[in-house]
Amino acid sequence: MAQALTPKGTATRSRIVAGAAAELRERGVDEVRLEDVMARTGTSKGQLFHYFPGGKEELLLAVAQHEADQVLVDQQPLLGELTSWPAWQAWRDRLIARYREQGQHCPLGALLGPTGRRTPAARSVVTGLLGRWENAIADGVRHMQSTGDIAPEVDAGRAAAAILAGIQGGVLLLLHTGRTDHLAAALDLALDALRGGARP
Amino acid sequence: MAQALTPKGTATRSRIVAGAAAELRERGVDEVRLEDVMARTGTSKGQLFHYFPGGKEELLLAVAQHEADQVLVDQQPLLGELTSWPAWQAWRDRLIARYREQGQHCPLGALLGPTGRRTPAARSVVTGLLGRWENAIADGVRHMQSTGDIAPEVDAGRAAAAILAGIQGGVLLLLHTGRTDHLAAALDLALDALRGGARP
DNA sequence: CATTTTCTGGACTTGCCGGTCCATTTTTGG
DNA sequence: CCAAAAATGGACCGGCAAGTCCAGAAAATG
Repeated sequence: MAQALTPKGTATRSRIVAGAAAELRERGVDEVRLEDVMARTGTSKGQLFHYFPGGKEELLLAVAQHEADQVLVDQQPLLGELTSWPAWQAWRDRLIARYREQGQHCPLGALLGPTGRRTPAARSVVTGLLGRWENAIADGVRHMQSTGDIAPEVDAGRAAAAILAGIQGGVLLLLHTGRTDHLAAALDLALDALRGGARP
Repeated sequence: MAQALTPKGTATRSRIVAGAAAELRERGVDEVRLEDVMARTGTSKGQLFHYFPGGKEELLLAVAQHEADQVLVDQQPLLGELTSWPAWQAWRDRLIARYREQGQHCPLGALLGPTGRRTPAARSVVTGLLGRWENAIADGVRHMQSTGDIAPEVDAGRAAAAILAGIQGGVLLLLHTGRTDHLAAALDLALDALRGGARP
């Protein structure tokens, strides 16, 4: 896996990943040909298969891994500091802005959607991302409970699960309608519910 | 579009659609070859292109249309009678059961996911389904407002949008994790929020 | 500076699968 | 019962894109 890689080599490799990611974001998974990646990154087939012996599958997986990390990075540091209602609000706004900016194609489409590769590796990338995401939200809920802003009888895990579902569905609908209405409504409803639950 | 179709013809045509739908549910969009459909339905290429001159695209669209209708039919009559809290609960249970039963592949994957055909026809199938779905939920909310079970200041449209997002996200997560936790949590959170809002 | 490894380019192969074509059989309708 | 239309079967074609191969350039190594 970690072959001897000269600086030039690593540069090319990451150029390929970045280019493939961009291509993927613009055109969607099944519209992207290896040839497109080559054209955009100025590389040859030899190079592609040199750095990704597993071919398209391996390249797609590398891109997905890269983009999955990015999803959470884009939410930081807000996602890690859900310690007050304004902080939650700021995170909410950031999420919506982030997905509005992102085009019509989910870069994780390669894995997330029905088309998603069902290989164990692909699954673990997705479940890993979702798990970390959900945990971060649950941590935020628990912190709010520790400060008394959210009622202690709330199940943090379930709340996080519900919020994550709302986000995923909101993004899915955004991808289809081009509007952020659903994402916003889902987040607002969830946050209102948590807020309201604080005062019995 | 509506060619002369003998009884035998219509039978074959619908056999093809049904078979393709089943194949799609079991194996997912990009794993299904025309050949698979032929094998399952006992038909030949000639027949496929006889009934679907537009080829795979047209067949997929027909299947999607068929399945989209089914999504709402499966929720009836419950979805049309959201007139009391027990009715909402029954609908919630039905939804979860329905999606638990359905395998790992969304029959609408052909359209819903990132892989989704971006043709106008495909978009209209999806947006049509989502729109009708959202409207039905909103109607339910409004009815509950008319009986005083939900506070009048609730925006029925936004509530419906949030609920639909939760459902979609829940199903997406179900497809990935095999668990209905997220779907259940999202629905429960939303319904609790609506219930709670009734008593200021 | 020699030689060994890595990197690069691109021509070529391969297999798959959607789509075409037409000959044959079955059904329709007068 | 006989045209005409519809339905069926399956051989064949063609293109596309993934993947292979190898020869040559550029770096590392000592």
